Amino acid sequence: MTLGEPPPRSPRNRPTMREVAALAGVAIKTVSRVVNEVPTVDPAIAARVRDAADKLGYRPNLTASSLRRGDGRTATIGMLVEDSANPFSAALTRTVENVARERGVLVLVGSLDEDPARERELARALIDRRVDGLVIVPAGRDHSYLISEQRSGTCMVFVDREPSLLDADTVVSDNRRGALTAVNHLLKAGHRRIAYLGDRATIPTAAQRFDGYRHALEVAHIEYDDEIVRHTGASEESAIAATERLLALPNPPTALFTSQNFVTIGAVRALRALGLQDTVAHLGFDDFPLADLLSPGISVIAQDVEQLGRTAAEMLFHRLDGDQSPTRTVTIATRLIERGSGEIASGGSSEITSGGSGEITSGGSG
Amino acid sequence: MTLGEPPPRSPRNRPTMREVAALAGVAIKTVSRVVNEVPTVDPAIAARVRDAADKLGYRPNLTASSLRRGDGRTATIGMLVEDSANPFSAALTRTVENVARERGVLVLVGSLDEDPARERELARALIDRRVDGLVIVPAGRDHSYLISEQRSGTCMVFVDREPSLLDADTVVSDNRRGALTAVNHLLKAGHRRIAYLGDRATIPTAAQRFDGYRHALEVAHIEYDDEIVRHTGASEESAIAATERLLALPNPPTALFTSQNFVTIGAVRALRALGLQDTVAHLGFDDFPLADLLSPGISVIAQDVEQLGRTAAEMLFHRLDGDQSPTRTVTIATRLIERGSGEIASGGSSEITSGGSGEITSGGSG
DNA sequence: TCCCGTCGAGTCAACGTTGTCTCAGCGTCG
DNA sequence: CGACGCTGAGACAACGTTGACTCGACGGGA
Repeated sequence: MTLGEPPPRSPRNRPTMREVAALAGVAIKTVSRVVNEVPTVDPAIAARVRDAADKLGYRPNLTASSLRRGDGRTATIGMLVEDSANPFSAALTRTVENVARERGVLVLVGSLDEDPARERELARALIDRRVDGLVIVPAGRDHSYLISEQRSGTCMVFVDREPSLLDADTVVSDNRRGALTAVNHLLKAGHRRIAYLGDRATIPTAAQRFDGYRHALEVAHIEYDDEIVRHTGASEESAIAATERLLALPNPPTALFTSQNFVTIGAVRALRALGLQDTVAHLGFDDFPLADLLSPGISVIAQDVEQLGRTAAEMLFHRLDGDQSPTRTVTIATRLIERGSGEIASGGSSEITSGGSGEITSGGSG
Repeated sequence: MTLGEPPPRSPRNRPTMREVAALAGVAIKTVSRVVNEVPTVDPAIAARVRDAADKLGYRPNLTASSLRRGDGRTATIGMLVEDSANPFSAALTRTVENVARERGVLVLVGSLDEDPARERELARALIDRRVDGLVIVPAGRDHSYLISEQRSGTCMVFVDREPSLLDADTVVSDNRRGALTAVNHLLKAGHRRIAYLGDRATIPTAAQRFDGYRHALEVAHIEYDDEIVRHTGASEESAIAATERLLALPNPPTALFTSQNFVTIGAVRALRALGLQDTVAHLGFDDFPLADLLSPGISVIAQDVEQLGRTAAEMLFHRLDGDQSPTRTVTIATRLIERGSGEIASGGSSEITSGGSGEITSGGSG
């Protein structure tokens, strides 16, 4: 087996400061000064250096720079989300990206798919690249593996779900109060038999929303009924099946509260398949595109994703700027958006409001 | 003005190989070998080193490593999309991320918002961080600024739109054929007056789709009528306005072909506002979530986003593996998905198909 | 027994950049 | 007219790591 020449793989012959310096006839350090816009360089020399740099197509090497620099900053942050393709994660990422861009910082994105192992793996991969900070929508329930990173000076902010076994800044939606508002809204429309459909109860946000549901019933002196509560996973299919089974009960619910996006959409599909979309009231947690275009429009408790993302990013950058204050948890209010499905009165008589999207703020605390 | 102590900003006191080496009582190089799993290390020593590393919470510094290493790889690629929050970009990003993950590569994401200046700026920012390669959904019409980067060994693949003034690998949807299929489908339902609503004609994909529209009419011997063609921007608002104006014409179209996502949704809104959603046929380019839940369901020409992303990522990694073959342009087929709105017959009589989503492949070439 | 090959660990320099220090030149002031 | 301060440029080392090389120990064959 003759070994051919090693694959010619491009030699990565990128010009360096050394070459720019040689061409401009100055010392490397002078090129460094020009590149970093240090003002104590003779304008004529600076111009010569810039010409040389342009001629060679020189681009500074930020990895080398960050290695040498005192602060070791890479002007890069890491963002771990559930799935960068889903609307919630995508919107969150975009908001963080916007804040980061104002500071010349880029964002490394990773999707966790609810896998705690992947969370650890990707967090490590980001840390190995020496990101300046992390924004994490966690998948796992044990973040102690980040303690040493935190001590080593990596800033991190958790979003949407609180960290466990770790003290870190956090930004969450007011899930409990949002769910409470949702159920109260259905109660106000006269419903007494309100089903709960949500994600697995092990997921903290799902648990909090479920808690809000139970609390609302309790306050209204309605007995909790296990039979109309389903913790399906976050998939349309299981939500469809669960909804169908619920509505086939001898004593079916007259209203549904679905506490997660895909569950909401599954329920919508099931209701339509059964022709019950104008009979059974339905309120979902989390807004989704085109919810207003369906008929009836789907009433939801909307999270303020923009606010979540912006707050998280700003907290992170404050820390990077040296903020040493104790960690905080910021709770972002949710908003009830009435679109029709949540205003169907008990008894099945449709009682759709004016059609606008009346918006009622609920929850929220510093 | 007394200068207080400089902000305490965490000293970034991350343990290095030096400290691990000291604790394990070996040379730095040995630590390097253990970290890189070089097999010629005595297992007992390797274990001691790993213990020391764990004890200190040591994590290798990939930026330093990539600086020193021969290939200079950072195990990071850059991805520039239109807007990481929109479903097309998000799905594309996710697919690329998946392929990258198989190789331990992370993805830096940037949104361009159709701004060519931002494209250049972010491309440079990525290159300055020495990403191994770039996946670009370009916003600009002049990519000559990347020629020198290409020569310096940065691999790049364009997606969705072809590069200009630059020779690079490209993956695109078969926009022209997709549009042709769309219009033919409307013609088959008996329409002779088919309006075109699309993004600005300066955007290459929009131009190609418009071209397909014109070509289909030409083949069908239908005279082109400027009056029912609108190049609105990619915003719902302008699409709504344009649709309303179209349908208020003395001789309004009986069918709409909308060649972009937001335009499609704008048209849907306008048709519903006018109560014409079951009268005027409507076919959109680009699928969107819940299109099947509307009534009527919105028929679309769907792009195979997964295939676009996967192909682009694989081409990029092939290049990174040393592929030196001439650049290629791969065209991905689109698919007609019938959901009702596109099957409304001319004359306004609704003629909705069985409800399933019949899917017909169109276009496609190597 | 001696030489040489092998194997495993260590030394040294370098990747591209920047912080620190030095130094030449020049203008100014006593 | 000389000392001194200031300004702007260069020399040098170092960031954390790895490639190339060195070196000592050990084992086997002559």
